[in-house]
Order: sequence, then structure tokens, then C-alpha cells
Amino acid sequence: MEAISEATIQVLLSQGGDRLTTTRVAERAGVSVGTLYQYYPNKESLLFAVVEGHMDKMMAAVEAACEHAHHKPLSEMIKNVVEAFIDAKMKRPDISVALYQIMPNVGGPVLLKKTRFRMRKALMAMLQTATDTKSEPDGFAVDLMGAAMAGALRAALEEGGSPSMVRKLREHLVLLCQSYMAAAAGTRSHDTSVAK
Amino acid sequence: MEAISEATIQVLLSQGGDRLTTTRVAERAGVSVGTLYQYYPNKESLLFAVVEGHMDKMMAAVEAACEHAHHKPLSEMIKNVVEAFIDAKMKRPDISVALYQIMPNVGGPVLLKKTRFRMRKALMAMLQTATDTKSEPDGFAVDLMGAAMAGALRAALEEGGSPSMVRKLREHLVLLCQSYMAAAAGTRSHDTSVAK
Amino acid sequence: MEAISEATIQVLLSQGGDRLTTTRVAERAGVSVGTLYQYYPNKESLLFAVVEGHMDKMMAAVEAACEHAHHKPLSEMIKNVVEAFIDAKMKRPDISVALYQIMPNVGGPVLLKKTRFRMRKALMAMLQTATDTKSEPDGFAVDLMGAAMAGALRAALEEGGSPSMVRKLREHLVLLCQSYMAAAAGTRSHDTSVAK
Amino acid sequence: MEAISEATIQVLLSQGGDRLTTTRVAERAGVSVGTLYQYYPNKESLLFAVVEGHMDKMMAAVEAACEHAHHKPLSEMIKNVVEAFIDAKMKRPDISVALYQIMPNVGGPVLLKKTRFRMRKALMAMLQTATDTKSEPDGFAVDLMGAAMAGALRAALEEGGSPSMVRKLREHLVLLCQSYMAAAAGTRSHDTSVAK
DNA sequence: CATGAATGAGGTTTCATTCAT
DNA sequence: TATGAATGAAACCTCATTCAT
Repeated sequence: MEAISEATIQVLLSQGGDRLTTTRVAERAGVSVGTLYQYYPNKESLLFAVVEGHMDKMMAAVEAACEHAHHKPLSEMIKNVVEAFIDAKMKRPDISVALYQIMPNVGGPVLLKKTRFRMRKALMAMLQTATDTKSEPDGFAVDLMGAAMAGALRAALEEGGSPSMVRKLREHLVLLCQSYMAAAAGTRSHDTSVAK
Repeated sequence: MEAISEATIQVLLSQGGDRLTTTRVAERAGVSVGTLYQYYPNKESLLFAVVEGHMDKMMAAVEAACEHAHHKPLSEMIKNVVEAFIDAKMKRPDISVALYQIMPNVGGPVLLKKTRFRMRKALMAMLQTATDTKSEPDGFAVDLMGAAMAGALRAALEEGGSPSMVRKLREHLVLLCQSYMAAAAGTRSHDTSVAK
Repeated sequence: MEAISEATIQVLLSQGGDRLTTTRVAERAGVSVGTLYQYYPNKESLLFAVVEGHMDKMMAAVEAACEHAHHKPLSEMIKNVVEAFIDAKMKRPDISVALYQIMPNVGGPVLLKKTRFRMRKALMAMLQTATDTKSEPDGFAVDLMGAAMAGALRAALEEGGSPSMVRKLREHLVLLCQSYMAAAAGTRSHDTSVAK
Repeated sequence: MEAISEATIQVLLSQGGDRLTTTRVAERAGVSVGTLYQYYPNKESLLFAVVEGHMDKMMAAVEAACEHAHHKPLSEMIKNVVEAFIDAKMKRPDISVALYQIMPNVGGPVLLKKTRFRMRKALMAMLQTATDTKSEPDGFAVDLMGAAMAGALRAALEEGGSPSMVRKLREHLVLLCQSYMAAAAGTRSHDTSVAK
């Protein structure tokens, strides 16, 4: 099972999205196709499980970081979360890169929606405890931040960035999210000019 | 030719990525498969052409906006570019959504790299003429901004946002890019700590 | 017309038997497919014409040699005919090699039968005038000699023999045919033990 | 596997060379196309295997006959080999006829060269032990004899000869080869002019 | 007469899935 | 439970032939 998930990633990376066949996955996993079909009723369910599992891990990391950052200042919260997200992705950068190939064809909007919802919930809960903001957090802004963060990281991963790149990315992505959240907060309550 | 491109989009939207067959595209375009293969030597080249054409349009819009915004203040520049990008995408939102499904399997990294390079070049040229910044623009930050913008827009498009959503997105995405660029500029020259 | 025949050979040689398409032949001949179809009603008739034309030339050469050798001794007759046949083939060795590829699928047994008949007739007529043999020539033996000669030459052509090879082949093939015909003649009339 | 080989021959005979499709072969063999492709990676490899298998059998028969005829007089050697070759072909005359259609397009020169080499080797080894010849056998002559024999037999097979025809062919082909080899041997060592 | 874009039947090959062992 | 040979629908692509210009 675990072997099959992993084999899926490997085949995806070494052969590409449309050479991903159940036979090849089974072969790589060291089992027969028949066995594969005893764990997953069909190809789609296999892919779904793999993608879902990955997203689960990512979200778990984010949720943990969020909980850990309750009752801190806004900028520290952001830093924690962004870095946790990057770290989670960077533990196995190949997986994300592999899965980008099949995500649009797997689970459709359902999986994405679920993931975004989870992320928004964790972030909102955290933000409400920020020690230096009294205003309600803006759901829209939170979503946007998440999307921007994910998009930026995706681009970096697909580029195949070096460790030093990644370090720089951490700083900048933290900065991006912090400055946007600060600005977004300002927009609503009073008139603090943006990105001052 | 144009009919075939358009048919590709339509099939992609109505049937999904892995039901996209040359036969179905030809059918939808109202021509025979044979005709399709006189314009494109194989399926891959068809998809490549469609994706490339779309990216070309997007980049052309960005480049035009950049040139138009030379010698203006930074925040106005960003506003121009971001809005131009969103407008370009929103002229035919379905196309982007359709193409997200196949992009990872088409043209590989080549197309993405080319596009990012083009965007960075246009942005850098513009930023160097900003009336209110003296420091050289940071290539890394520019790339990051582009990636974040594209990622956020992608998420919104996939969500299938309403017009009012889009309006809000415009404001926020402008804000996000402005605040990040301002913060990033500060990071390098002097010590105005952002996101304090 | 002539250009089309020649183009057929060229395509056959450069691309091989199953890449021989009407379009490619037309292209190579410098005309359009439409034009090709005004000279030949379909692909098969084109190939038939090309093969038939070649066989015609070969047989014409043999017939001429036969007529020229009437009223000579047997061995000289054979020499004349064999050398004429080889010379005819060697004027354009590529053509034979090219046509071997399609012959079995063109004209079926008809063409072969016609050709063999023609050859047998010419040879028989000649042999009856031999100055040193009184017995009727044996039709079976004549056919066999023709087949052996053609087979041997085919093998040599497919090997792509050098000029010096060809010279040796001429001598040996003459020898082969001479010795066989002599032996075959002996077999029928009296009891001269074979091939001693 | 064996069924597929056999089906290939059958389709070749009943439908002709260019109606030979993998689908039809599978159908005739009573299996699905998928199964065919588990034994042969593509059509070419199937045809190659069939042709190669046939040539193998023929050559094995010739080799056996050669070994069996070591240390005999020349003419007896020839008789043995020629008859063995004819017998091998006549065990399944349809196969040879069928394969003539595809041979030129399969395996290219490689297979032919290999086969000729094998035949020459077996013949040469045999001829060196002939009890009534001291001179080294002539490789060129041996090749030529093989080619003539094969060519003559091919013509006869394509004609579809009756059993009585075949009997006559046996005698004559033996005679042809014997008389040529005797003559060829004479040419080199001394001056016993043959076929004068 | 010449052209060559359009046609679509049909050929090759792949691959998700099943089921007898 | 594990296996992997067999299946056959369906994908990609080619090419002989036609016909409007």
C-alpha cells in the first residue's frame, strides 16, 4: 500500500503523467497488477488516494503550525505558517512536483475545495487570537494569501530550486504574506496607507 | 486552424483532460481527423500550439501594460500590470481554466521558463523607470511576485468566481503585489523593517 | 509519366516498400497527387505499370540476345543470353533492387507467368537453331535455367556487389547455365552419366 | 505463440501481403490483439520471428544434410544437400510461398546475410571432405550455387507445382548443382574444360 | 488539365481491468 | 491472497482517393 503510493510517485517522476499505467506502478512497487487492484478498485481511486494523502500531510503541517502560533503577534504567526508550509513541501520536493502533473485530472474541484477550506479554517482560527489585531480576519484575504503562497511555491518547485534558492524563498515568501496581511488588515478598519 | 484551437478548448472544458482525443477535437471543430493532422503533425504539437498561443497573448498584454507604465510611480506601475493581467485572463476565463488541465503535460518546463523570462524582462524594464525608486529592481522578487499573482489568479479562476469576486480580487491582488514590492525594495537598500 | 515511374523507384529505394505513398511519389516527381491520378487510376496500377515496364525491358533485352544468337553453338548461345540479361539488369541495378520489394504484391502471379513464358519462348526458339545439338530443347530445363539465373542475379544485386564481383558473376553464371544445359541435354538422349 | 506464427502464415496465404494486419492475425489465431502484443512488441517483430523461424528450419535441414554427407564423393554430397533442401521446403510448401511476400520488407539484408553465411559455412565444411576433390572449394561458387538453387525452387513453389513436377525438379536441380560445381572446380585447378 | 486540402476507413498499439490458477 | 495472461475498447495516426477551384 505504502509501496504502491510511493511507486506511483516514482513512475510519475521517471516516466511522466501519461505513461503512468497501473502495470508500471505495480511493477515498480514489486507487486502484481492483481494485487494493486485489491487495494484500489481502479486507477482513479489510486491517484485520488495519493493526492489526497499528500494534501493531508501538507494541511496537517499547516494546522499544527497554526495551533502552535495562537496568541502571538500577526507577523510571527505568518512566519510560522509560511515556513511550516515550505518545510512540509521541502521534505519531499519530488512528490509535489510529481503530483502537479495529475492533480487537475484527479478529484476535480472537490479535493482543492476541501483543502482550501481546511487551510482557511486553521488560519482564521489562529488569526483571531493575534495579540496585535483586534479586527476580524478577512476570509477573502486569507484565501488569497494561501493561493499566492501555494502558487509561488509551486513555481519554485517546478524550477527545481537549489537549497540557497529555497532559503531566499522562505524569507521572501514570509515577507510577501506578512506585508499583504498587514496591508489587507489596514484596508478595512482605517486608512493606514499600504505597504508603508 | 483557428477552429481547431477553439475546439480543443471546448473539448477540454466539456469533457476533461483525459477525454481530449484528436477525434473529438476534429469532430467538434467540424472537420475530419485527417484535416487536423494536416495542420498539426501530432496531438502534442496541437496542444503545444494552443498553450503557447494562450501564453503569448497573456504575455503580450503584460508587456503592453508594462511599456505603458514606464516612468510612473511604483504603486501605479503594479496596479497597471496586475490589472492588465487579470483583464487579459478574464477576457476568456474558460481558456485558462481549460489549459490548466494540460499545461503540466505540454511543452514541459520549456514553455513555462520562456514565459517567466518574458514576464521578468518586461517587468524589470518597467521598474527601472519608476519615478519613486532609485534602487535596482530585484529579479528574484519580481519572479516571486509574478508567480504569486499567477497562482492566486489560477485559484480564483478554478473556483469560478463571480464578477463581484473578480472585482474584489483585482483590488486585493494589486494590494498584495504593491505591498510586497514595496517591502522587498525596503529590504535591500536600507533597514526599514517591514512587517515589523 | 516517366518522371512518376522514376520517382516511384526513388521513393522505393530511399524510403522502403511500406513508406511508398502516392503523395510521396508525386512530391518526388514534382507534381501534385491529383496529376498522378490522371495518369494512373490508382496506386496499384502505378506499381503494376512500373514493374511491367521493367520486366518488359529485361525481356526485350533477352529476346534481342536470343535472336542475335540464332544458329550458333549451344555454349555461345548461353553466353550471349546470360550476359545480355546481366547487362540489362546492371544498367540500372537500383531498379531491380527497388522492385524486388513490391513485386510479390503487384500483379500477382500474372506478371511472373507472362514473363517466364516470354523468356521460355525466346530461348526455345533460339535453342532449336543450335548448330551442335539435334535433340529438341527441354522446356522444363529451360525454365529451370531461367529461374536459377534470375535467382542468382537477384541475390547478387541485393548484396550490392561491386563491379569486380559482377565480372566474376558473369563468368560463373555463364558457366552454370552452360554446364547445366549441356548436362540436361545429355540426360534425355542417351545415358551419359551425370555431371562427371 | 505457435498459434500466432501459424496464423500469420495463413493470413498471408489467404489474404495477401498487404492485408496482413495484426488484428486479422490475432483473430485467425483465436486470440485477442492484446495477447498478440504480449508475445511480440510490434508487428515487425512478429514478421521477423516468423521469417527467422522458417529460415532457421531450412538451414538446420541443410546443415544436417551436410554433416551427414561428409567424406563422400562430390556429386553425392550435392545430391544429398539439394534433396534435403527441397524436402525441407516441401514439407510445408505454403509457408515458403507465404513468406516470399514479406521477406523483402522484414529484417532487411540482415536475415538474408545471416542465412547465406550459415549455408556457405555448412557447405564449405562438407566440401572440404569430398573424397574425389583435392582443391579448396570456391566460396564464390558455393554462394552462387546456393542462390541458384534457392531461386529455382522459389520459382517452382510460386508456380504451385504438382508432385510429379517436384520429382522432376529434384532430379534437375541436383543435376544443375552437380554440373556447375564440377565445372567450377575444374575452372580453378586445371583445365578440364566443362560444358564445352 | 493541374492542384492540394479534405476525407474517413482502417491499421497499429496501449492499457485498465478481470479471473482462473 | 497473490498472480499475470488475456481481453478488447479506444486512442493515435496514415494514406488512397476525390473534387472544388
